[in-house]
Amino acid sequence: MATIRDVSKYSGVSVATVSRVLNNSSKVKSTTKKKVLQAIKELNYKPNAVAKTLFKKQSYSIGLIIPDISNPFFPEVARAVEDTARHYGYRVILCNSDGNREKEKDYIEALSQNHVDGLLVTSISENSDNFKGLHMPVVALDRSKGKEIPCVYVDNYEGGKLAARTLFENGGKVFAEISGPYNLITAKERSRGFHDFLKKKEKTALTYEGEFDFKHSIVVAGKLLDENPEVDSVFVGNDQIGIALIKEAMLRGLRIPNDLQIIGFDGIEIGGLITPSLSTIQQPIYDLGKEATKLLLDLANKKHVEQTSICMPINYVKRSTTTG
Amino acid sequence: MATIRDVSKYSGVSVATVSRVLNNSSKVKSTTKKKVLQAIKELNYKPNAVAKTLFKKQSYSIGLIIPDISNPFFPEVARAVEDTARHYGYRVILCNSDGNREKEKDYIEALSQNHVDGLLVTSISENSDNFKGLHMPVVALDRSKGKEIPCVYVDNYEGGKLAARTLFENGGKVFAEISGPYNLITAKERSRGFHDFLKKKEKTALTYEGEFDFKHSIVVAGKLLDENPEVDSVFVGNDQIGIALIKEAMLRGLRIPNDLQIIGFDGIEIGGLITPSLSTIQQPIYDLGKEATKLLLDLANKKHVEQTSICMPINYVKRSTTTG
DNA sequence: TTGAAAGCGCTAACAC
DNA sequence: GTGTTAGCGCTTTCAA
Repeated sequence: MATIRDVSKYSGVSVATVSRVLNNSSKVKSTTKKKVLQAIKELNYKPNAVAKTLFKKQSYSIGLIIPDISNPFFPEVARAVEDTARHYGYRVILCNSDGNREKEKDYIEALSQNHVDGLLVTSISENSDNFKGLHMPVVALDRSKGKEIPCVYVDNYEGGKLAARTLFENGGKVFAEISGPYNLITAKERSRGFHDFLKKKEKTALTYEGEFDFKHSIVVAGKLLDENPEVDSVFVGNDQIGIALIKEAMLRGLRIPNDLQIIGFDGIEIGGLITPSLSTIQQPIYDLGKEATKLLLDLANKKHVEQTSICMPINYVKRSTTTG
Repeated sequence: MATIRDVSKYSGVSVATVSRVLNNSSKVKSTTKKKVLQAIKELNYKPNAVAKTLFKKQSYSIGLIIPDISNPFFPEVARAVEDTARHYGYRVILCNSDGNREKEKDYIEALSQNHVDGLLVTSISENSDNFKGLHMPVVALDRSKGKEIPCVYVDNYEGGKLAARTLFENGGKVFAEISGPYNLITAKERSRGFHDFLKKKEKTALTYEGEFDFKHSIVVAGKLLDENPEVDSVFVGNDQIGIALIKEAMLRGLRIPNDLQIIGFDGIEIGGLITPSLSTIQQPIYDLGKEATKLLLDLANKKHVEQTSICMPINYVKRSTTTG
């Protein structure tokens, strides 16, 4: 591989001048510039980004730490993050933490030693000091009401209320919920909003704590249905649980939405493609990733940011698992 | 951030010695080692991986270039790649090429300038010289019968045949296919296998060329159904097309599998969770990613590799869109 | 066992 | 406008 020194020799100028034309950093006589460009071409020279990073302490890369890319919510986020990062000339390093604090810590350490310019995180738990004392900006994604860490999020509490209101207004009589795991603040908030609304209407809801993945959800959904055949309205912590519930309900011959109404959360693409299609509280998933990335890059580049905490809108999407 | 020089001063030894204890590269007296370790701890020193990379020309990172992480096939692959890479101490940089040659080229250039140790690629098209003259190993994933480039793949032709045989033996009378885009060798091969088998049985199949994504598939599926109500057996190029076809078929009141049998390709998780669940030709998606990564890392570390071309098994998974 | 020093490929003062 | 040079933080000969 040719180096800047090779180019310098080949074109008979100093490395400083080569660097100058490479970066357009200061004026270079057009004839020498031409010579340099010619040499670069002939030697097929490519600057070594690692050397540049070492000097500049800027790697043009960010770390994306999510629980699990195979969880359908995250590919859409990851895509948004990568698109946005790429647009600004950054690369993204993908990390699956499985919501494991130790694993997350390992990633952070490795990433930091590699001098990434920032971290985008969907942190599994709130009070972790994995992020203390880092020499780079961190933006949290999909975490309710950020603490010290800048974040881009959605009002999960309102989402839960919205689901409850919808089910209630659709004439629900016996309510139930399969929530996400309570150690996730997002899941907790959705649940709280749901119950708070019902309480105001002097209703209660059976509650099952679930997980945000298919396998586990199948089991919980089956259990809910078997133990409570009288339930007619269910709010689930995310769309994956919703899809599992639909499957189990159909297996048991329930008619949806006549016998059972279901509202999910997230708005992942597949929810609209199954039959019956899943009504849901939709988050702007792509935009969440996009805004988070923008915020992170602004922070990394020490731009002035108005808001280090951005709340994105949610809305109810009526599809076929609800009557209205 | 403390540097190796700080540690050296603090502990009163040379940087060389610090480096030696850091890397266990040669014997260091245990008392001095202790001193160094102590200094490292007190200064909270972390080696700068960028500097190391510059010197060693090894970054412990690989690039993963796929068309689109939001396409449900790829998250499973990406997860496998990241798990495996991580296991060997490597990081992975995620790149979405959208099957665009220029974009792919840009990524390769950037990655190569950042001295990644290798590239894992799902190349959209065969004869691209984007990979010519690279100074790092490349492994292709999910590409039929590799040419010069090492690859990990599946016998798509056999898969197509298997689908045809299954549909035929299930008593299909009027066959059709919604293939993937023909510019993808994988799609082409699946299609070829399907038609070849039918030909032997003196049957033919209507063919629609589709895309490997939901949105487009909905349209094509609807068209197929409307234009050919007599079709009773359809092979689709991947599971996403299959899911779209199920949706459209149910919309039209067709009973599955009585009126219409469908076989997909891939075996993505969601296929088993919808109702009716999608019968499919399953690839070992996770293992594909895992083996490809292992192969790439072996290549990157100049280990002896027996096979630079690995064919993984496929199998038919009967679910609810077929009778047998 | 240990240290001095060169150098990985680049940028940015600083001098001319 | 352009060149010289001192690093960025690390590893690795080579000597001692």
